[in-house]
Amino acid sequence: MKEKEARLRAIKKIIKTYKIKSQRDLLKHLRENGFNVTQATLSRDMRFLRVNKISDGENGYYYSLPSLDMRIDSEKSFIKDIIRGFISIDYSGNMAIMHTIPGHADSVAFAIDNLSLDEIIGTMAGDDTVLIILKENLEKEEFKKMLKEKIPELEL
Amino acid sequence: MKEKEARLRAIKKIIKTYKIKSQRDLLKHLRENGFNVTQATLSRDMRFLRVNKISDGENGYYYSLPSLDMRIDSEKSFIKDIIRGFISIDYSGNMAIMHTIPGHADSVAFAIDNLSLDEIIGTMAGDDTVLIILKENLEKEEFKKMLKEKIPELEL
DNA sequence: ATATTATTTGCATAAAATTACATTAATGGC
DNA sequence: GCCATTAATGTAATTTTATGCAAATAATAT
Repeated sequence: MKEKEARLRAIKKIIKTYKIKSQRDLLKHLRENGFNVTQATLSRDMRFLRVNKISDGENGYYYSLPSLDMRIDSEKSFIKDIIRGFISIDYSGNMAIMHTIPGHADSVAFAIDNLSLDEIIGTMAGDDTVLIILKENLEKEEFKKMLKEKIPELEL
Repeated sequence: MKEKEARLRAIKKIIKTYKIKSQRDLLKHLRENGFNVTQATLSRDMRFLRVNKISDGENGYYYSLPSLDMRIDSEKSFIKDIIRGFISIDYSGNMAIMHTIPGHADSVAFAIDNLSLDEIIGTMAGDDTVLIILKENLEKEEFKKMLKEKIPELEL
């Protein structure tokens, strides 16, 4: 069924276009576009899309799609740690070996752990090297792609 | 009344520290810290602080204070400039005297100008002091309130 | 001080959002 | 096709959040 898919696309567009402040609001817009669902479904859609509710800077709130530069704070700081320490990365089998500036392996490994990427099973840190164990059967290209999306600042 | 102020400070701290996912949650933390209010008050506090409700990237949501990077870009960078230079502020008549770290008065004054706050008529910068001329009849408390809302990071 | 005005809060309730449960639609074997 | 399994949705109940209004409290003026 592609009804849901179409609806999600419509929702994203509506949210980007208007300042939607309640699901009831959104419902109205959807109806105008020919989508007929209940508010309960919207609640589920919103969660599915990870839509945020953010202050308009005055007295109201509106829905907003998560964007890359709005990454949640904790994640942002982990990413910063990684960028700070990162030098290079190499691969062997289902492992990635990340080279860091001396003494940074630990903070980098900690940060990687805390990103809770499910492509990664675990990490081990030396002084300037972090060993990253990848999920079995994960293509290294796939991993690189994910990493690049997550931290585009890295020179992979 | 400083009860509210203290509570708001506590709320900010709690929200920064834990992943609070409902006002009931927050209420519990507040009680533990000796604040006794009702959920209705929290609802108002949240709005006052412009707290956002953000997806945790999985299936949940939690509260998050508006951060610098969620402000519109130009304003963001001006605000950063102010925060970078700011030391303290004092008042005399319809003037505010902002003390900055040496050499920063200029960039701070420039930033203040560019925020186009209509509470401010004009600024003058020395080396480590910015003179801010306030709109006539503007209460200093009102000004502080505005400033605090605009740049909560400042210790006014 | 006392009066006046504005702010803050609780209570009760309304509005908004989520969820348990049941039902229906889609999907993948066979 | 038919059956089994999973996903999607509606309905109704529940939970969470917001708000109108009155009482309490603080701030300001006289």
